[in-house]
Amino acid sequence: MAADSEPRRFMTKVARMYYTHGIRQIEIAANLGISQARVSRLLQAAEQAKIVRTIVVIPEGLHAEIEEDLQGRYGLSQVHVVEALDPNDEAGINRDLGEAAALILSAMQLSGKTIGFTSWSRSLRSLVATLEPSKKKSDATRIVEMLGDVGPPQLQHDSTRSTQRFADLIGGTPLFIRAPGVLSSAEVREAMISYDAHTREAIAALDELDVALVGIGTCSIDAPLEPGGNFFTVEQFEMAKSLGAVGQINLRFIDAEGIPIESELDSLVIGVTLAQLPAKGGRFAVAGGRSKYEAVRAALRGHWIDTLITDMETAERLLRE
Amino acid sequence: MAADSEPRRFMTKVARMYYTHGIRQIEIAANLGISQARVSRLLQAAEQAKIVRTIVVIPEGLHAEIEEDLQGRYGLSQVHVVEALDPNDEAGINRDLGEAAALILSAMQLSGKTIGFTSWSRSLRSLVATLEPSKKKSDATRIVEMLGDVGPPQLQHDSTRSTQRFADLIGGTPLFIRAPGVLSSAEVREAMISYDAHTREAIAALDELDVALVGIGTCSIDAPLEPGGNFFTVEQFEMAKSLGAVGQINLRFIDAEGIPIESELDSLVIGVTLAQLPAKGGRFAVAGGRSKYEAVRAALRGHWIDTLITDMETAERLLRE
DNA sequence: TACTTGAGTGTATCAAGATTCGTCAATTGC
DNA sequence: GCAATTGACGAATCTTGATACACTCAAGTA
Repeated sequence: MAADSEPRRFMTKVARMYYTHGIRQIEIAANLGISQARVSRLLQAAEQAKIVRTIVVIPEGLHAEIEEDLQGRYGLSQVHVVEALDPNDEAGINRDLGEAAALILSAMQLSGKTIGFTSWSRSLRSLVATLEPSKKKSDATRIVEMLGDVGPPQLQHDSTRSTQRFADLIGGTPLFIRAPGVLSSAEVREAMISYDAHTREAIAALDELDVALVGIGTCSIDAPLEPGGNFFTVEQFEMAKSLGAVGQINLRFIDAEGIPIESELDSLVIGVTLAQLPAKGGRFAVAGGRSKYEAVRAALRGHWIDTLITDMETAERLLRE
Repeated sequence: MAADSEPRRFMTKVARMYYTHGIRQIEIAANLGISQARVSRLLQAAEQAKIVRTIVVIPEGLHAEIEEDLQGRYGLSQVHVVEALDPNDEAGINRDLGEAAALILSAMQLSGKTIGFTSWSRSLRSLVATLEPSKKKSDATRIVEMLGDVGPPQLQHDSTRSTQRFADLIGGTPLFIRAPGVLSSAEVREAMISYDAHTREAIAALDELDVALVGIGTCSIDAPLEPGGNFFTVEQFEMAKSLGAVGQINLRFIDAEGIPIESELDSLVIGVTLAQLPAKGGRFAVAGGRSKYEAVRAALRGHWIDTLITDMETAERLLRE
């Protein structure tokens, strides 16, 4: 019985022999009448095909003390702190944060909820990358983009895919905002919204959010984004700063105390407003790294966040300063 | 308290570097100023401490055809078939079945439910071994033992631990039956039940089962069990067989068509009755291997099961015969 | 104080698994 | 119908990770 027709079945079989039963590759090879090399390749393929998953669980309450302190200090309902391998490697931090967030999300009951998602956030993007598919599908579960497209076309494509994939994994329906995130004028903004039925539907859903995975950003233009086009210009960022902005939550600017900074910039953005964020327990932020510290602190002070997933260094600074 | 979390933190860090970031052990060692050997050992420890988990997912619908056929034939709501590595190795089959069941259970919504558990079942025991802890704790979730102690004292200890651990992993409260599973007379049985408050509570909960993980057994005394004491004697099994029994569900005998065999044996058992099994959708059986074939078929024919997790060979026989 | 014990670590070595390379068969293109 | 290409495979080889052994250090014990 050498050639099992179905390759996936064969991979599963080998994977189970290797991982579950702990049989050595050579023995598996001998047992199935194939070479050790092939067993090795099959195992790689199984991993590739996500038949085999290795996850590193973040033990509960590993940083219990600091997490509790943060909860108390900022009135948060949940805090998760992950150890950053290298505090300077922001990409690495985002990956770790995303992974942690994936574990937390997968333990949550999201079925039937309306979930706001921020597809341009790098940490949320890596969340999607590590999320495991859930079996429970529910059409009532809605994944709503909370901001229109930002950045260059390539990034927009990634964003769409990210939202789609997130919806697939959670088992819900995605609602896209098919419009730029930042327009040149309030009039164009209105026109864009009325233009597309999908977008209108998504915008409407923003009033009914149960959970929001917000993006916290600085008042500058980070790497993959570009000024102008469907994003704020350098001048607009400068203007926000001159009004006291130290960061933004889905492009809504806040000052160091977390107080919203109202300006005409607000009327240029197609996306969730701070007032639309879910009332309590559903405001998630996955953000860390040195550059975002000011913004995160402001978001916490304004109580725009009640579940924070961040790195050790940021957590410590949030307690110290 | 911080004393014991320190090594765990280090293990987690190393595990993340290795598995999530894919860094080689030597590089990790160089990075952290330790030897490669220590990295290797830390990773082993992390695996031991369940910080690292590797699971082999059963791809959905790998055996779609046979599963659907079985569903249709016996009116089952769910069927999962796993490939047995060696049809003769019943211990191995049980491990595989348990692993599969763990994956299926973890995808289910069990919070707040009353779940009947059969702690002496080997496949359910291995289910517990591979189940991943769920984050959602709920005191409303109850794990009820569906049968008193059977077998030698050593086995009883394992059973208790198994139930306890299952409850921990699911995030619920365990209700134990602290009494023998089989008594010498109906009078002694009554006395045992009235004796212990915990046991009474568990027995009462058996009327409110939402989900039952039943054990399907043969009409003989399998390896770890011993006749007499708190288990049926050889004579009692013979008597059941002479009445037409081909198997039993939690020690309630059924004939080849699945029809319950009523006898005075019923009044000797402290455990769930067939009538107490949840109405629909909640009757799980994890059973396979050649020896149990007759019993499984009988249980299916009597519609005592609506979700079956079994091995390929049993599945095929169930369709053929 | 001196001795014993045991856990934890690094070095050197060995085994296990990944990779390279040549072969062969199936498929594609001309 | 015949190269050419692609992909799968196994044997040999190389790399990576596991382990045996020796050493250190701390804590207990005579």
